[in-house]
Amino acid sequence: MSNHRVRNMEEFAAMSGLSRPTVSKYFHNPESVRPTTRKRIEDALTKYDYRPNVFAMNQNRKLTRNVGIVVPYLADPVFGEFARTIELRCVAAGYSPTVFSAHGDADYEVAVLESLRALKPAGVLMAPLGRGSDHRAVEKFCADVPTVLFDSELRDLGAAFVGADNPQFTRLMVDYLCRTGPPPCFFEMKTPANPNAGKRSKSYVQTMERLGHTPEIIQAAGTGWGFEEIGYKEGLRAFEAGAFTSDTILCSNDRLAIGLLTAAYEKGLRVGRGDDCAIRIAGQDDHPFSRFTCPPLTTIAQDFEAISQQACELLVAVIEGADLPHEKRFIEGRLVMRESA
Amino acid sequence: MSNHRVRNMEEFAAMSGLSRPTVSKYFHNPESVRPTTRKRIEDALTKYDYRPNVFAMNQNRKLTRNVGIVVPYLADPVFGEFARTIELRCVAAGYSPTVFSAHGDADYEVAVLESLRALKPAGVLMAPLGRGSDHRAVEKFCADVPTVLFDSELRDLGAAFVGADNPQFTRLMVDYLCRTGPPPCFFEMKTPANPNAGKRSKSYVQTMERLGHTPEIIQAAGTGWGFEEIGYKEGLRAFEAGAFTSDTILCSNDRLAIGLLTAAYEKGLRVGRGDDCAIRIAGQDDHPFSRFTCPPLTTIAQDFEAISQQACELLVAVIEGADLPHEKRFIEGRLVMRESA
DNA sequence: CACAAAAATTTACGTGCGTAAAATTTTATG
DNA sequence: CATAAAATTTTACGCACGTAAATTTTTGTG
Repeated sequence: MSNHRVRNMEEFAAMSGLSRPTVSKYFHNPESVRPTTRKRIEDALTKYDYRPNVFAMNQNRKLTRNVGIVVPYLADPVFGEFARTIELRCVAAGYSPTVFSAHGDADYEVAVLESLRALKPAGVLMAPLGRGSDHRAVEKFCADVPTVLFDSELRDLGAAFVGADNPQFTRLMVDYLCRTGPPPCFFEMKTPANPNAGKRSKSYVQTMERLGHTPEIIQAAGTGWGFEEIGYKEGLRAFEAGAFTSDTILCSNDRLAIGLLTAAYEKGLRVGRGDDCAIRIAGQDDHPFSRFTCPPLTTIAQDFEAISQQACELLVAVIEGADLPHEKRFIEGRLVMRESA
Repeated sequence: MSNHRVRNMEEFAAMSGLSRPTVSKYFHNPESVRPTTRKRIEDALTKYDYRPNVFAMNQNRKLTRNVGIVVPYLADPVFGEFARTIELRCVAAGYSPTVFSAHGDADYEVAVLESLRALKPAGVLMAPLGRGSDHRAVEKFCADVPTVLFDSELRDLGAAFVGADNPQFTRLMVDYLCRTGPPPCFFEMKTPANPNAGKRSKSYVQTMERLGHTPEIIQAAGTGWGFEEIGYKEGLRAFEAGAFTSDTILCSNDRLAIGLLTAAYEKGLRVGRGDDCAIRIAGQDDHPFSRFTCPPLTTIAQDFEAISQQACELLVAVIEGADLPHEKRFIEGRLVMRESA
């Protein structure tokens, strides 16, 4: 390593015995220069450890390699997991991802999109807040920046959508629950933040009717992102009021189920599928912690890897100019049988 | 809103009847121009909604307003919560934060620091991986960029450190447990990723000896960031081997405790402080989900807000040129009594 | 080995803004 | 109201790189 510090691409090019534009071309795509040229640059690189200035690079580039990853709430492990897997995939695809959280707030979500726009991103992978989102702002953003939505649909916004096959999730679980015990009632939020909830609820009704059972829905009051708290408080209230019409309760999602499990525990209700158990509780999503609830939660596993992979794949296709029609991909879930149901 | 699109600061300045540098000064600090000038700019702003180009801005600026937030593993809710609270504080302080995760990998952590360096950050708030971190790389980074470490100490690296007062955490809990039942044994990882674990373990021994009890430590094998899994598997093994020397088990952290609770449940051991309970389990950290375990976990609450606030405060001070000596702030925890102990 | 086509490289100019120093305007003082 | 001091604005230059078009080099063909 030489002690002479290389200040810019001009100097670095001089050290490699090339012109600056050639070096610039190399950094844009190392394959695009002749092997002999490439070797000279890479030799110089080990000697002077020069790095192009990110700001100057992006200033004039038509298309940056920046990719934005936007999630509604980063402290929610489900979105932490999405952010993690998507970020790694973007890096693998040669992009520079940046993670943003809307912190559960619609205004903040719009602000995130604004600051994202300033980064001239090649594309964006976004899980919108859902109903709370400013549809017009998102629509406007999608018109300017190639955007693939995931997890939560927002009309037909964006170049594509990848998310869970919610009807299949619920169908799978209702089928399983009916096959192994009493038909479930359905526990959900009255005003869910996320449109997935509605699809699950609808699928519950349809599946129950198909199987010749009467659907029963219990709705929990409350808003915000503290789903466990809502599941706990409203679950407690429902237990006390005898509102659950079945000993088997299917929750709209795992976080609600986690709260409900706590309520059941407090009420002394033994949860599980054994003869000594009073009720069965099931969730949906395979939240990273549902494996460690007491009892471990039976749920439908989101295929995080598949959703992340396909979302990235679609985004790269759109970025690279593929002119696909608006496509929606629904990824099937897998039944994860644990002790709770 | 005019239909004429303003392309750059030059044009925008012309529309406001000012020179570009004056406008530039305004964007750097709106207070720094005369009120009449300011009004002219802000009037033009509502008419043309122009925004300076971020890349061109940062290219020549001596000091950007960028701040990096680095956490070891974003899918861990504890760090999700840290990232969330710190990000909001940075925004409030007028900075542009960007969140990075090391994904539990030391090489990735170094890579994050490298790409962070390219952003010319005014400062960085970093929770290092811990033992796994490349100390030399972090040290080098801290020498170049004002950095405040949080959560996990790394020698005396960085301009300052803010984190939990680990000895106080454990002391508080051991005192409580001894006061209310049999003295606890201590359940920890054999090779913890994080130096906090060592301090807690040491404090456990000291406090037990002070109270005239014999400390007993049970160590769980396993590495990586799947603490719950380790707590569960090794906890199960320990229950089966009768390795726990007390009916009261204090875990090094909540995630371990969550796994241990699952193991206890599987073993049919009733956890809690009632007469009908076989064992007591306590954790440390007040993990966002420890409120919803079965039974809810008694723990020591990290003061996320205080740590975030003080870390940001220190960073801003350092950025603004305060030449403080290396300072460490240890934030006390609060006993959160729930049903598990 | 000549020569056209293809690929790689260089020339020349553009990008949008920061900032020190110079010029101008405003404010304070008598 | 004159004048010096202070505050503000403008002039002039620089930053680090992208990229289209022109030039050179390499490759393929007979």
